[in-house]
Amino acid sequence: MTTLDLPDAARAPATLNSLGFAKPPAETRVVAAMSGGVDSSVVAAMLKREGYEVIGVTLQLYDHGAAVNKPGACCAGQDIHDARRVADMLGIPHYVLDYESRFRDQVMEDFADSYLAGETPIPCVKCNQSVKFKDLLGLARDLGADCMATGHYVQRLVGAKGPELHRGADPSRDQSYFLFATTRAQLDFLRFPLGGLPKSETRVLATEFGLAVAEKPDSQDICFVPTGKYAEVVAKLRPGAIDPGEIVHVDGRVLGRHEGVIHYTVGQRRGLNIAVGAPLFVVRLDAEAKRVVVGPREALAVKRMALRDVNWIGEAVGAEDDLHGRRVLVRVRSTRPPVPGTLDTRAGWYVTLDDAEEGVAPGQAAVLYDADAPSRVLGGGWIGRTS
RNA sequence: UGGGGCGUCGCCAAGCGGUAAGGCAGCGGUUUUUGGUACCGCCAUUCCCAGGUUCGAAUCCUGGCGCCCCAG
Repeated sequence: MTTLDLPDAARAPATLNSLGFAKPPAETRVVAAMSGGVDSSVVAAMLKREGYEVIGVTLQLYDHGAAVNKPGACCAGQDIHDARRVADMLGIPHYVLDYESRFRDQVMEDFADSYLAGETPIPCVKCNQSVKFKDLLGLARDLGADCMATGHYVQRLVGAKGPELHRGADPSRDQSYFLFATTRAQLDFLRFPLGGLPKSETRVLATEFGLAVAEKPDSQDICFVPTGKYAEVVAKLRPGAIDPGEIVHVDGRVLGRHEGVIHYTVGQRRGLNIAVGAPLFVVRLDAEAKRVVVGPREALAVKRMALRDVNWIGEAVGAEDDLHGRRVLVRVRSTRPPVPGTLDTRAGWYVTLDDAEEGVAPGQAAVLYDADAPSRVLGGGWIGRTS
């Protein structure tokens, strides 16, 4: 095979480009998911600087008016303008897509139902899982892109058997917890240019690039809950569905009343309004009986949990049976270090932790990491019953 | 209305003549795209009321008021 008769520009380089394609950046089309924040703006700028054909896409996810005043949110109002400004400055095409109805159907509705069922949802994961990595990613393919890049702090490392999802290089910024539901097919197409950067680097880059958003605060809280009072959003989405009930101690005593199970989550301490000498925590929510069950801190210990809708992106296995007894590292919260545990897949998915964790709420995610390569995400599932 | 006990922050509670601990609750803040946790800060010029003793009282005295228990 020879390339001698081809013009230089069309010849594939001997090595892969930074996004893993065997062609020059100029011939690699990449869709940059731009939220309007610092991270994704830096991604777009980095890729542009490297010479890629970058197309910026920003999603309009929820009502403008309600969120314009909330600094640090993403994907509405001011943020869309910010994304546009960055794109204009970089000289890349930029599209704003109205995904409001999809976002409402696939993220907000689930959010409300989850709370009403006495669980504690993670809308960010649902959003990544549906709107961003299904809808937007599909659109990127339709645009003929070779890949889609986001500003997530996770690493996509190509191993002998294909791409693997790993934690962000800087543990204090790692966002792998929120991406456990990423499928192999999605991972194939995704790129995370910031995953290898240390915490402080992105803002330095943003300043170097002269991005207007360099000083913008990091996003936090749920993006579609502008006031920070998520219960108000649930009430708005499900009027009339919120019932008061009893607050009961694990020992059976009725200690008080509450204005709806949606106001609580397992592990919560504040807001109970009950003074017995020692602090009380929410141990369990019983939506059916409209009860909030509380108890001492010790009652929070959870060692075993059922997982549903498990996503497995570890090495291919013949059947779930092959994973039974597998030692893994488990993270039950984005801000906790993964802890050792064992999979039980004899009848459905379960994981048993070596040492109990506190505040493990149904509806949250248990993300699984490789015990032998702790940075690697093997997948995870939604937490069901715990004990 | 005979005897005994008690009345200190929303709840529990230290204090026993030297100028109001602490816990819980609450409020505010910090905290890596979720909830939560954790952490930090605030939270009785006043001790049921009124007099009195004392240099000085929540602490002693007197009188009220209010609870609780026993006896009726």
